[in-house]
Amino acid sequence: MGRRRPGTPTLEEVAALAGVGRGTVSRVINDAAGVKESTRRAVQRAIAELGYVPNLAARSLAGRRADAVALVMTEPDWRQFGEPFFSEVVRSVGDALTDTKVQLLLTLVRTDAERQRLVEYARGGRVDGVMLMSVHAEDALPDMLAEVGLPTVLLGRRSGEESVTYVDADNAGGARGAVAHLLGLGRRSIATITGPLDMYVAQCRLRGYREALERAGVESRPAWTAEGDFSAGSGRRAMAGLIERAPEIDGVLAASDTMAAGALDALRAAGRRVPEDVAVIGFDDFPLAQHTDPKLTTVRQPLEEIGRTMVRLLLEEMEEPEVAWRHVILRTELVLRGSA
Amino acid sequence: MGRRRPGTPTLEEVAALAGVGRGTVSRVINDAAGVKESTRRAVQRAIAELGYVPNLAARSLAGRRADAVALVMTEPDWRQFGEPFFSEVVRSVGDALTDTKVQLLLTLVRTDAERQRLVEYARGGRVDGVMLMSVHAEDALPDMLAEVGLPTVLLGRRSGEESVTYVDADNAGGARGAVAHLLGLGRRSIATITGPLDMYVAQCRLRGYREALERAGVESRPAWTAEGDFSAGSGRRAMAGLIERAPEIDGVLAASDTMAAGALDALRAAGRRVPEDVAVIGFDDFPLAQHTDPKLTTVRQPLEEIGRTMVRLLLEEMEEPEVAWRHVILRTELVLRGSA
DNA sequence: ATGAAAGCGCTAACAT
DNA sequence: ATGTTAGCGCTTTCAT
Repeated sequence: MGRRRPGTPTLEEVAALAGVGRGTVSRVINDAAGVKESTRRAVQRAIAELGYVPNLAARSLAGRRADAVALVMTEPDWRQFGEPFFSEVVRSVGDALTDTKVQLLLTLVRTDAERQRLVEYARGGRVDGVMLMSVHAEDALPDMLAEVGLPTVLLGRRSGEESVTYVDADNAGGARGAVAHLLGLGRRSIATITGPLDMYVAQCRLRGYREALERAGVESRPAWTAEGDFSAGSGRRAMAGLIERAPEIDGVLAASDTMAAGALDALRAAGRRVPEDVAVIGFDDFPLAQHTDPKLTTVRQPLEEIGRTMVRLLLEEMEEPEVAWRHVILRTELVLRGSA
Repeated sequence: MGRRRPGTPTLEEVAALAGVGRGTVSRVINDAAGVKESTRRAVQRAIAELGYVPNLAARSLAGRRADAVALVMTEPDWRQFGEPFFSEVVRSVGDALTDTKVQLLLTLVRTDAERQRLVEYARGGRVDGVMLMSVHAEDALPDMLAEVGLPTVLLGRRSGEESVTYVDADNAGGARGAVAHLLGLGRRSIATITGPLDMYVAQCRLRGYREALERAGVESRPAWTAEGDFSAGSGRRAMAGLIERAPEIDGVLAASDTMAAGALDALRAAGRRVPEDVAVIGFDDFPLAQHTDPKLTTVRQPLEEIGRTMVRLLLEEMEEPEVAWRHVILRTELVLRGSA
């Protein structure tokens, strides 16, 4: 409401009450140097007495920053929002900002109208920077933001030639490590359940799977690859299909722990023993793995560090707008938990 | 960034290019009436050519609204954030705002510092109104906001004398209905697993339980009430305790479906058949009940409608700041699914 | 160390 | 129907 809520004191009234000029009050509320201690206290008393709170619109307009950043979820399917993956990222980003005076704003973008609204909001100067989670390959939002000079950081990339600053986990490396582990267990017929292959993250995990087999000189049949969509149901269906057309399979890498859980179901339903007959590893989208089989060996993504890093990169770009875009790729970790 | 991103055109430049006055441009971008169609198009062409986007800070300052509302989660325990309950509310609030030009901002408040930051953000005029989810009884945030005249709507209430506009489910009524149903099944030794009793929602559900028994003239023993914290584990422990001290129990109302699921575990572990020996009903915090026993009969909360109603009340208060605070209590629905 | 003054880009009231 | 003008409340030189 601009509808000037009555009784909202202005900086000018504070100045008058404290018997100083506006500039001095401004310095005090911005912790600027060069104010005599006694004056500072007089001003602070006036502020307290009046219950003064700076008008943020005026402050932004006068040329300072918005002191806010946005964390955007571009996810047409709302179900995803509740996923532990996202709440973990949100939590760690929140933590990373907790000691700053930067307000974190989560926003949700599903439709193009919302996309447009967000761009106008950001370009309108209401946030100093934007972090994007779960960006799909064909999403133009990152470019729309970056092109107008708004500091922008992506979680994950849209392709191998991502042109916007991003933070990603080493998905290919994680997949390689997982497959190497399966090979180390003596498995030779290793299948993979991929994520949706229009997502770069899924491509990377598939690539890592293939590279590990290639490096070890182990065969990889096309029939051993099945595509899922990260959900448990898709994992179950994919695994059922694999069992049918490739009963020889003795190891599986799933691109998400939820799909891995579905795969376990399918395997057990088919009478296979896990991990004796078939060893399964899934990418873990949640550090605590609360929602999945507690015995499932996983490739853990450093979500906590991903959030921290996104914030760091964003704040740096906000300080130094000239700097070129950068990327950070964080190592994953294989967490052995006994089912493989 | 106030750091005046270069190449950000102003309304004035648009006016110059279009060969009109600033006022006319302002009218065009605000869809105000009284602009000749030809001028309007000329202005729109200039806007497109320059890539003009209104400076929101200036707009707010000049006395119009922020065109944004906040949806706040005050939840010290971050685990909660991923709960389907919250994602459902967020989704429905987002839906309710999708056709407006109001930007939805989710924010998270865990610490007092964050509380303070939010108040300054809101008082600073960056949002036109605030919706709060998961407010605990002792939380002063709603008052801090409402006192300064900011339109505020709560999801749930902090106590029986809530002084801020709120939307709530009919928790007592829902509990009464559930217990009446159990009585209808012939159960007479009906226990309840409550939520944390420092939360009003838990008190209401307990009250409903008692009222239903009282109205039916059926006995209610103190030993039949156990307190949980809405989690599955607490439900399991509470049920185990109930079984031990009151083996005669043949019906249970749990204040959340997650606790109900825990109770089912405990009952089965104790060798009780469900629902033959003991019938269980839980309050459902998620319309789809994906995360719990699909056979569990539940008291469903109209989350979709709660979100819609919060938005409606908020927008109304934003229009009509004088209006007194109000409240809406939405009916719950008993969903029979066979375990009771 | 502090006051005065010039905007920041927009809306809205007032002219025309 | 459209142009003109006076602020909105703050930050930031520039004086002093």
